[in-house]
Amino acid sequence: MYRTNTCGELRLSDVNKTVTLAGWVQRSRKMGGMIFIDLRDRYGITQLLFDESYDAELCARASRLGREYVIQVTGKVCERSNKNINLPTGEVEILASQLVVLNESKTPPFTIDDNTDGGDDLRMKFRYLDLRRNIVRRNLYLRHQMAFETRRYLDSLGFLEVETPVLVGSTPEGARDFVVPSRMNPGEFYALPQSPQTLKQLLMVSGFDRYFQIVKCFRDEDLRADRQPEFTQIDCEMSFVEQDDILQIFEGLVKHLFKSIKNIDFAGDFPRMTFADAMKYYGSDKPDIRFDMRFVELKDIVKDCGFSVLDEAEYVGGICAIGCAGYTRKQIDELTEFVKRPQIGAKGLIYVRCDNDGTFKSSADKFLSQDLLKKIAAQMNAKSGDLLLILAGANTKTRKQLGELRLEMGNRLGLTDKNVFAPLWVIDFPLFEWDEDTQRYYAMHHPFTSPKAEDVPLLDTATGTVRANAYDMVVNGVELGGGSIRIHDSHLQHKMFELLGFTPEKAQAQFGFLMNAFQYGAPPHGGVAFGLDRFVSLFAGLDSIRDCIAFPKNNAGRDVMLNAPSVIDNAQLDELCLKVEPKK
RNA sequence: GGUGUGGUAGUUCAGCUGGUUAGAAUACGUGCCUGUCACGCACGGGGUCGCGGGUUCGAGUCCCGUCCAUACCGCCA
Repeated sequence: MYRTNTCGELRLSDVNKTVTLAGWVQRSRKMGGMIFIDLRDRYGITQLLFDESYDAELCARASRLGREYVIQVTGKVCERSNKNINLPTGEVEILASQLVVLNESKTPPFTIDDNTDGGDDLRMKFRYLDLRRNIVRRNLYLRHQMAFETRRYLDSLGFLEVETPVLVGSTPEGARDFVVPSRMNPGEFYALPQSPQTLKQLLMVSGFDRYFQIVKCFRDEDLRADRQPEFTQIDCEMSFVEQDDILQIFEGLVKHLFKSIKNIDFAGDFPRMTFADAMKYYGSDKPDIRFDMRFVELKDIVKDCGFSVLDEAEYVGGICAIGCAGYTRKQIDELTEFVKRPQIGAKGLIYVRCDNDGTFKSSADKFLSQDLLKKIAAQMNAKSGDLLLILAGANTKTRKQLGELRLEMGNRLGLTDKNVFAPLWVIDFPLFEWDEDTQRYYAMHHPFTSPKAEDVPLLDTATGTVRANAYDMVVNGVELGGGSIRIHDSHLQHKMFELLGFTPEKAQAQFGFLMNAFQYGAPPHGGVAFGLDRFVSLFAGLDSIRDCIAFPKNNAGRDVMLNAPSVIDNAQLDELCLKVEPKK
């Protein structure tokens, strides 16, 4: 053994013991006749003392140690004369009597420190050094804890973790597939799973009843701060359950994680909000309900006011920013610029200031009388001192814009505390989504999602209004997970494919294995999948899921440390019967 | 594919309205220092101002193009 103790465990009670520690040189402070060295491992930091009057030759060798050298030191645990209350080991130090340099180190390109001087790009290139820092290591520890507690909870309820293959077949619906050429089947390709969706359904047909898997999934789409091309899901499926059973059990998982990791209790059940209400009041299917500021519809009140922007709008709605009537012209201009950014795309912003003398001042005073403004304020429950922000335009688009504005105001007003958690279920999603470009319906969730029984008669007549047995877990405006009750009836599944524009032949070719399986006694089943990366990020208060992934990809999907992806040898291409042509 | 922001010392950044030899902090090196813990003090080395082109007597600075990074939109069943 290289060590008797870690760098995080020695205390006053260990004084006079002779110990051997091994770790990295965090920092050395040379005081002339003595040298202090902070020795670091993943457990903590222990101060080493090299004293010239004790061993001059050893002290001289210690003076040559550089940052991040790996050393082994034997010495006696001593009580410090000057203690450091900021360090758990700060009451003791090791008076070194032996020093072995296990490995030298080049000077790292950035400091291995909580407040590192390294930028993101550099830290990714030298990720193995970045991972030595407390902050990043803590995130990975948290991730381990959450995965561990997930397994503990699900195991206690009889869930079985079953591995499913990573080399599977391509499916055209949904995200773009990552694809892997098959050497033994020239010209043919595997795809990496976007999720083990169909496989876990087959496990239900096999009678596994309660399945889960903490599993990598792959989607070849553009990245974001909260999206990586490979990411980890807590993937779950159950048989003989209805929507309510799933919500109960997995609300239990979420609560278990909050309790066991963050010691947070939630009184009662999580709120449940229909998709329709989420869109109506928050303009989003993942509302942040840490703060209220719900939309108020104003179309009826402002109709025929003579202001064409309002008169011609399909939708007029507003939010009430409490206590913001004092906003300056500059602040309001900023908000106007915010909604007019191309990413948001509003044409403009109407504001109404509710002044303390009971009068109103708006950006559309020419058209809106004091009387009308009073009605608007009453409808929006506004009080003197509040600021009303109103958008008008096409229905869905304007709600989304107002939703963005609401989040911006929530941030500005400090209503989005990262230590406050507001979970809810969003339920009753539409089964289909109409796509203008291809002029057809797409499954909003996936093609195996079951319609609500009472909406089945509408499948042919009012396809777009059919609601699904689908649900999302949302916390603080982040979609943490989602799932559905699946179709287990092959006739209904055929119908679904028909509505999605699949020919029977195409459906058979893509999903024949599933529909065949359904002919041999498929139990009613459903499930859910949580994004582990987002879950960990939420708990750690991170801005990006990259910070809880050991070796993440950059914005362009590159691993800058491995320099992947990269070109491969012609010999490899030949073996795969592949020919690469330059991109046009 | 689009919009915004950025690219200057190992690193993080400053560098105004174009004008002398491009600065700071930190890191690194050398020396001094026996109670430091972001130790301190002194000295030192360190730059293709992302790349290419243009305007100009003169470009880190202005213009065009391009590459890289990043946030967002599209996309992500």
